[in-house]
Amino acid sequence: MTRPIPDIVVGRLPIYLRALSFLTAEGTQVTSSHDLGKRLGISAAQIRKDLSFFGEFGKQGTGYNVGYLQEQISRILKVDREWPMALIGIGDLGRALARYGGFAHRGFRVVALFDNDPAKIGQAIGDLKIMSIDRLSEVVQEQNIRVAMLTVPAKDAQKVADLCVAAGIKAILNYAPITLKVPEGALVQHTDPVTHLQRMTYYL
Amino acid sequence: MTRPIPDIVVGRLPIYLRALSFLTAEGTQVTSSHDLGKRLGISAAQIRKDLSFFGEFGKQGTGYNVGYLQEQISRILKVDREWPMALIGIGDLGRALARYGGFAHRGFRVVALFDNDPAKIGQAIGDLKIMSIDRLSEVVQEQNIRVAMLTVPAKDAQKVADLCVAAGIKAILNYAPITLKVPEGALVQHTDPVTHLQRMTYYL
DNA sequence: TAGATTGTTAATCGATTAACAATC
DNA sequence: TAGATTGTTAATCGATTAACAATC
Repeated sequence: MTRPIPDIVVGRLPIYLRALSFLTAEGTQVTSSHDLGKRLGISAAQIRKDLSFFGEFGKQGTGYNVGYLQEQISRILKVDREWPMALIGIGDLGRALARYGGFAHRGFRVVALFDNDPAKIGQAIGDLKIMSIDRLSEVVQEQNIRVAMLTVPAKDAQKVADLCVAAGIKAILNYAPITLKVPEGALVQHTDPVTHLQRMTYYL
Repeated sequence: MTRPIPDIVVGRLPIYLRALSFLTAEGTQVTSSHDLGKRLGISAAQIRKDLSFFGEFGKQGTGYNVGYLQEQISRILKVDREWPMALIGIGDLGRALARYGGFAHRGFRVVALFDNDPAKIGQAIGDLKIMSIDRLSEVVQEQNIRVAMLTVPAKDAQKVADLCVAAGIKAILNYAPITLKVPEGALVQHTDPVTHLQRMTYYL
């Protein structure tokens, strides 16, 4: 049996992956734990330790091949494929995410838009039409969707999250400023600009 | 001399504050470390320990007065005031943040919009006009702005962050998918939907 | 009073770092 | 070879939890 990997280690892998994409874009082919650490503000020892949970990806004396390490971390995080996502709540933020170019090549694609406002249903954003939230379960099953982003008002967020879980969604990225409860086996990540801002004002 | 407060503790205060706002909205007047912990998925002991870094806010046998604790945490985080913010990069996401209603009453307000696209400069969003990034330093000083949100393309983000710091910005919330370097004394928080999503796909 | 809950201490647990043999 | 860097171990550091006296 393999050791369980600490969540905090898994949480750093996307950061490493992002830095590796940057290096690839720059044309850099080789890096080291020291170089990566300096770029990310993380110790070299920690990067090596984190990677060692998953295997041996470097060469003594040389460092890491950027493309290879990128492939390996992509595989570990299961983003060596494209996860179809549902986007629920098509307000300003939902629209922005529907058009966001940053999902491509990082493992994700928005494939279905939902709202509960009859005035919005049927409208198109790019090549997707906004659907009624009533069709969530049907569409999630048809398209085998496991991931959803929630950009609904805070007061509706828990109810919509429950609908998602019932429909078979396993991972929710929540933009509403509220902590969601989901059953064992489902995952939530919260993203709230204000909590990030408040974490900084303490130090000002 | 007071003990320094661990960053990780400061980072949880905004979560507590958000839960307290929720309770206030619900009309709940009293809570306990157990109740808060259950809502947030955090142990009661940890909540009590975290709060104890800052003072004594509860009553044995009773728990915490929601309004009082909310006031105290707001004060600790310095969000018992309104921080004026600059928003730089008025694409889809920038527009959505410019219109976002969630800053009000949580300590922040967008007061200035910047872009470098001549076609956008002069356009209004709500009651704010988009200004040239060339005016950043001038406006930041005039309005005593210390906080900025960056919604610019990744390739420009570091350059714009440097401009911000030079202009006197002390806290940056970065939406570009890149790790920014800022000098000692300035703060950055990163927010990237893809890193959150990638952290979940590992477990799927 | 009896029950509940705080604030705090000490023990436990887990994460980070320093150091180094292995080796490219 | 000499210099550099990995992967890993052990030591250190820090965070979380359990437990409980104090007390509302």
